[in-house]
Amino acid sequence: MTDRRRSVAAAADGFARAFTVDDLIAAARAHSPGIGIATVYRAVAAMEGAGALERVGSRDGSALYVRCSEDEHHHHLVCTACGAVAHTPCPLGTNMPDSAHEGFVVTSHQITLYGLCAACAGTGAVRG
Amino acid sequence: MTDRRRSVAAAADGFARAFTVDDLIAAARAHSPGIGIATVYRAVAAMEGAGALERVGSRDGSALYVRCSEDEHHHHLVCTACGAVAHTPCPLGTNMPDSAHEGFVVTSHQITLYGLCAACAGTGAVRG
DNA sequence: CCTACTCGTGATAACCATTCTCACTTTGGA
DNA sequence: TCCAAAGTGAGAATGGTTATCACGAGTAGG
Ligand SMILES: [Mn+2]
Ligand SMILES: [Mn+2]
Ligand SMILES: [Zn+2]
Ligand SMILES: [Zn+2]
Repeated sequence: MTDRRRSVAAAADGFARAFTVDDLIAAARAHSPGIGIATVYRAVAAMEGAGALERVGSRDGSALYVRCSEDEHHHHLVCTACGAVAHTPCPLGTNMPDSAHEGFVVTSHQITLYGLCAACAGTGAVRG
Repeated sequence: MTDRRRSVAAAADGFARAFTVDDLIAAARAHSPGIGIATVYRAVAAMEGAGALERVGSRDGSALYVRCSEDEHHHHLVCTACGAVAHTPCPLGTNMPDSAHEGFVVTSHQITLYGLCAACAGTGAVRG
């Protein structure tokens, strides 16, 4: 684990909402002023591979990510108005990975729920 | 509905597997030789908006689509080896759209299952 | 017939998020 | 300390997708 990687991870920890790589670059530069974008992209790829980061869609052509613990298998709920994120248990229940459906052996799945968080549900706010 | 749009829809119908826009362009040109890529991209956007096409990930930086009926709410199972697609009922069951989770009002969700189809599960095949 | 307006089309240029290149530095173990 | 492997960063390149724009087909009204 290098100094740069630590900065990116710390920057990711700082977000309570979904963020783009650009957001992450800006945040990482607070602690590592000279960090290059290639390095951040590489850190993102590594973290995504390790389950520390998860893609939850895109906004204006840029990927949106969510900081995620590497613990239990679970999924995410993203507020389409403010980007707020909630971690929610896997709704598949008994139909877990490696089970069979329609003749397929299911090895993985991608689930993201979208909606409005409590704060945004109150106002008529809409974003992106 | 124009002639071009019909060609793209017909081309999409011809795929039993997930396909890229490039695949679609090639297929559409079988019946509409001069069709331009912009037209196909526009048709894809229209079909996606209408629920006739659904994005199921990407391969090598290109979006992967699946032809889909506009009927019941359901999701897809994609073979990571050959791209074969199966349509499968929504696993959320009672937790349908517009319900609440973690304080969120859930308005939509994105679910895709990945695995190996019966044919590919037999061989040791792996792709992309 | 005209005119005006809308919409789809397609060749092409532009965009721009992401990846690659390459020379250099850092890391961590022996 | 030494070294091979991995990481870094400025900049160039990539390439899927989108924006432009001139054109033609349809349509409604007169
Ligand atoms: Mn999480
Ligand atoms: Mn379907
Ligand atoms: Zn799950
Ligand atoms: Zn569903």
